[in-house]
Amino acid sequence: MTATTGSELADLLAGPVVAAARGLLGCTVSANGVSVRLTEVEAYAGTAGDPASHAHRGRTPRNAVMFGPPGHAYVYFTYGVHWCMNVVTGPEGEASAVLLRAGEVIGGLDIARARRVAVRRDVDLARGPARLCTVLGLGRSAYGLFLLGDGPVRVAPPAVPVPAAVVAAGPRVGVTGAHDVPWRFWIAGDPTVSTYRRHVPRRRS
DNA sequence: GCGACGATTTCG
DNA sequence: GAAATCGTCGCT
Repeated sequence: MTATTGSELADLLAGPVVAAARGLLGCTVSANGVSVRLTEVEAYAGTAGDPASHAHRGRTPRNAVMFGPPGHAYVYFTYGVHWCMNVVTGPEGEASAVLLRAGEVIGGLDIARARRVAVRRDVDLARGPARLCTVLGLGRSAYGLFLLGDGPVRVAPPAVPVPAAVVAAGPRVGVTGAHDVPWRFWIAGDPTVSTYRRHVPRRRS
């Protein structure tokens, strides 16, 4: 299930979200002078009975783009601090999407480091969904952009396909429920994959 | 209109 | 372990 052309990638994203997620591993995301090879992603099934999805309770202004056609960016702001990015998948109305959790910087390394000055090791530059958006310079302005064309943010098929044998799966990170659903996918052994953290609810003082 | 909380990161 | 920090969404 690896796309080798843009057309195949478009078809993959139009299909079931789990296959789309696995197919996005190894793909290159390029924006604002930096390119990242995806090493970790998570699938969210939208309105199809996935309580962890931002679209689970139906359409709202924030998640509206997820209800549209596949191949567009769903970017959201969280914790008052961070931006994270998804690729919308599946048919219109389903609202499924794949969260881009981590990657390896393969282009524009100097720019990426300038955006995360405190980072010492290159493998930590995009090791986490908000970190990935930071090195790519993504924020509100990326919301809804089409990712498979000639726009400012692009997703392209892998230069070297990722063998199915090296793809690992497990529970999604930080989600409140659905801990039994193994919809987090990563490239086994890759040092740029983020560490697993269980969701911990915050308490008010 | 109000308030609890979040698909996180960083520091102590 | 806990703070930072604010947009979003359901409703106490």
